[in-house]
Amino acid sequence: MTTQPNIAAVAFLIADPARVAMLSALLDGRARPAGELAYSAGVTAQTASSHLGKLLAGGLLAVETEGRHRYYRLAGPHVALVLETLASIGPAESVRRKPLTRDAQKLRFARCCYDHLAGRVGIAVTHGLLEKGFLIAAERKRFELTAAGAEWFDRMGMSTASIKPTRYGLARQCLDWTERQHHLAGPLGVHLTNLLFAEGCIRRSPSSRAVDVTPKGWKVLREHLGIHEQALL
Amino acid sequence: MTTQPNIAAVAFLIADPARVAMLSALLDGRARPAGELAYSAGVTAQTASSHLGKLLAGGLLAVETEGRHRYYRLAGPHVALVLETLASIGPAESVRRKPLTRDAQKLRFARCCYDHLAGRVGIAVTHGLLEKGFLIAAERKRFELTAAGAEWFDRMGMSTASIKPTRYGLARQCLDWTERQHHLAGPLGVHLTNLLFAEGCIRRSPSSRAVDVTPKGWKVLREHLGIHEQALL
DNA sequence: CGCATGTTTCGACACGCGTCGAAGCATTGG
DNA sequence: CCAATGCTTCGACGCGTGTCGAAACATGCG
Repeated sequence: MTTQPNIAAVAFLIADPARVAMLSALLDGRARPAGELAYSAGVTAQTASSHLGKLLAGGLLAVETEGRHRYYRLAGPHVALVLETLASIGPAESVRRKPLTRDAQKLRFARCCYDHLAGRVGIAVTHGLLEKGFLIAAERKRFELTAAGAEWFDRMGMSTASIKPTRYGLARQCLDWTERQHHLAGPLGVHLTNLLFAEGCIRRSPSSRAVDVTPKGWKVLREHLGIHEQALL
Repeated sequence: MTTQPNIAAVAFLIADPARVAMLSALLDGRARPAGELAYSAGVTAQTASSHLGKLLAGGLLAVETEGRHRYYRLAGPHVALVLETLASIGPAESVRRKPLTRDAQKLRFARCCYDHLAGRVGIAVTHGLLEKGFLIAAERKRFELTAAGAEWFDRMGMSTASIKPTRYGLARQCLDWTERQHHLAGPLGVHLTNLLFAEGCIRRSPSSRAVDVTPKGWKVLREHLGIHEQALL
C-alpha cells in the first residue's frame, strides 16, 4: 500500500533481454546511435526504436540528435549502478568451474564502468592509491584526496585543483560486481582514466567494454603504484 | 552477446506490482505467511501463490514450512539491496512538494532495513558512532570497530567478541535510499538493533516496517551518542 | 472421522507487449 | 529535385502471463 509502483515500472523496463542488451552496450557511458544498438540487441530497427522510446520515457536513457543520427546514452551513473546490482543476483555465486569465454575474462580483468576504470585493474589501481596514502575511504561512499595524493596527481600531469566535484563529491566509491570490491569513480576517477587513455597506458577494445593495458601502462602502474601484472592474473 | 540474460530474468521477477508489494512487505527481513502477503499485495491467495512460486524459483525468496503455514522471507540481504537500488531510480528526486503521507514520513524517519536500523535515526546512530570514534569507515563497504568502540558496545551490554563476522565482515555499510547516506548493517548492526528492541528503546510499528523510538530510547541516544530528537525532525 | 483453515494446482479468460513488414519523416548528398 | 540513409510511426499477429473461480491437497481441531 505504501509502496511506490516506481520499482515495478523501472524493473519492467529492464525486464526485456533486448533492452538489457542495449543498456549493457551503453554501460561504458559513451553514446551510440540507434542502429548500432539495434544490432547489439539483435532486433530490427523498428523494434529497437520502440524499446529506446520506452527507456527514454522511463528516464533510463538520454538522447542527443546530431544530423540524421540519434545518439543514446545512459541517463546517469545511477542507471549503471542498478544494472550492476541486478547482475550480482543471478545464480548466487554459482560454482563457476565453467570455462568462461576469453571475452568474459578480459572483461573481468579490465573494463570501463560507465566512465571510469573497473575490473581487477581498476580495483588494483584504487588499492594502490589507498596504500600509498593518496586516497582514504570516507563516508557516504566517497574517497577523500590527501595532500600527498594531490601532489601525486599533479606530478602525473593532472591538476586536481581544476577538477570540480559534483554534488556527490570529487571521488566516489563504485562497487564492482565481478570482484565485489570498490574502485575509484567520480570526477577524479574519470579524469584519471582519461589521462591513462591519453598517455597510451590503456586502450579500448574495439568491440566491447573491455580495456587493454599496454606495456607502457604496466610500467607506469608498477613504478607509481607498485602494481605487478603477474599479481593480477 | 556477452551479456547474461540473468539481469532481464531477475528484473522480470520484480517487474510486477503485486510481486513488488510482497517483496516490500518482506524488506524488514522477517518471514510472513503466504496469506498475509496476498493481502499486502491486494490479490487472491491463488494469485499470490503463483507469484511466490516464481520468486522462490528465481532465488529471491526462501520458504519455511511450519504446520499449515508457509513462511516466506527474502533470500538474503542482496535482494533487499536490489530493491532499494531500484527504488532510488524513480522520478529522480522529483520536487516532492507533495504532502507525503503520515506513514511514509514515519518510514523515512525510522525503519527496519532487512534486519537493521535505517532511516534518519539509523543514519544518526551511525554518524554518532563514527564521530565518537567507535567506528571508522573502511574499504569494501565495511566499517571497522575500534578498541573504544568495542569497549562502548560491551558497556551497553553487547559482548562484541561473541559476534562472529560473516564472509562480508562484522559491520557493513548499507545505502539508505531515502537519505542517500550509509548506515550500519552486518552482524554488528543486527545485534545493536536487537539490543535496542530488547531494551525498549525502539518498537516495531504494528502494520509497517516503521519503527518508533520510545522516550527511553531518545534518552539513551542522547546520553550515549549525542543524538537529539529535535535535530532529526 | 468430519469440518475448518491455509495453501497450492488446474483451467480458462483477457489484456499487454514484443516482434516485424510497410509506410512516413528527417537529413545528407548528388 | 530525386535518391539514399537513418530513424520513427502505424498496423497486425501471436505468444506469454496475470487474474480469478473451482477444486485438490495438507494440516489442525473437535
